[in-house]
Amino acid sequence: MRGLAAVLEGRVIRAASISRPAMRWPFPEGLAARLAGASVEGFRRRAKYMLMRLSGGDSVLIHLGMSGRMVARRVEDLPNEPIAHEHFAMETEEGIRVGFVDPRRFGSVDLVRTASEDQHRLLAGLGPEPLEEAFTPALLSVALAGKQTPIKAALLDQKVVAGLGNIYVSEALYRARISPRRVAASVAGARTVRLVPAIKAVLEESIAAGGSSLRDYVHADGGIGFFQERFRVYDREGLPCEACPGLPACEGIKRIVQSGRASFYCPRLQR
DNA sequence: AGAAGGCCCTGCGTGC
DNA sequence: TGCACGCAGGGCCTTC
Repeated sequence: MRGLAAVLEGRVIRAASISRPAMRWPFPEGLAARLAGASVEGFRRRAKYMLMRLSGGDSVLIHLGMSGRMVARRVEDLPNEPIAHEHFAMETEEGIRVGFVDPRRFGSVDLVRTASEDQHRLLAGLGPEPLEEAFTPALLSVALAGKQTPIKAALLDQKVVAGLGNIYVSEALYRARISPRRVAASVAGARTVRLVPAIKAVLEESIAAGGSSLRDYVHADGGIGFFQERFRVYDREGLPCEACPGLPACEGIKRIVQSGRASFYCPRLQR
């Protein structure tokens, strides 16, 4: 979002185009018309959604899904053939084209009135932002109370806490020394006191590193993130756990599947 | 009512 | 080299 803001903030959209009827859902009625001639006033993020505020009182709501990327290029540098999987694009008066490229089409785009952004159906039920001060161990304890699902699934639930994905849940649980299999309700007291700072640290470090680029994720300028080089458990099955070096009881990082998604952890360290 | 699984879609790596 | 299969930064919707 920051890369996008650097390219678009303060600019006027000359035209927008839609090249297919829908991504996850149909594109909203009048999207291109609402964009044409509008200036981009600013950006905001809520959970994994980006909100691009336009003059005229509308915001464009964007979710990248699994494989989505926003690609900014100068119009004069564009190839002759159409860009594969570019479903939506806008051009500024300066001749910058920003396209939404998403092979899997799990991403989504919608329009919402800026004044009531948080009432949008996709945003209304979201839990607290983990990087805000109000996200405390006490708050997380309340959200987890009574939940019989594994803590891994609870943290992926955007109603419990907003914005954590599969990578960062594994990484945060490792740092907090909590097993992904532990029943969510039993994560309270000292465990939430460890978990909340672990979540914040993982997110802050990843943002500072430019995010995690596994295959699709790149910045608007095409640059990649480097947090994948700092993963301690994610995608490290069979590798030694850095926290218990040489301990015979530690068999290294294990991979399990929970609600259809891979979890990585050290069974000795995480309880 | 809460939890688990299916499903949307394309691309890539692996193993036969 | 070719093909089938499994898996991938997500989340809504249906079913149990």
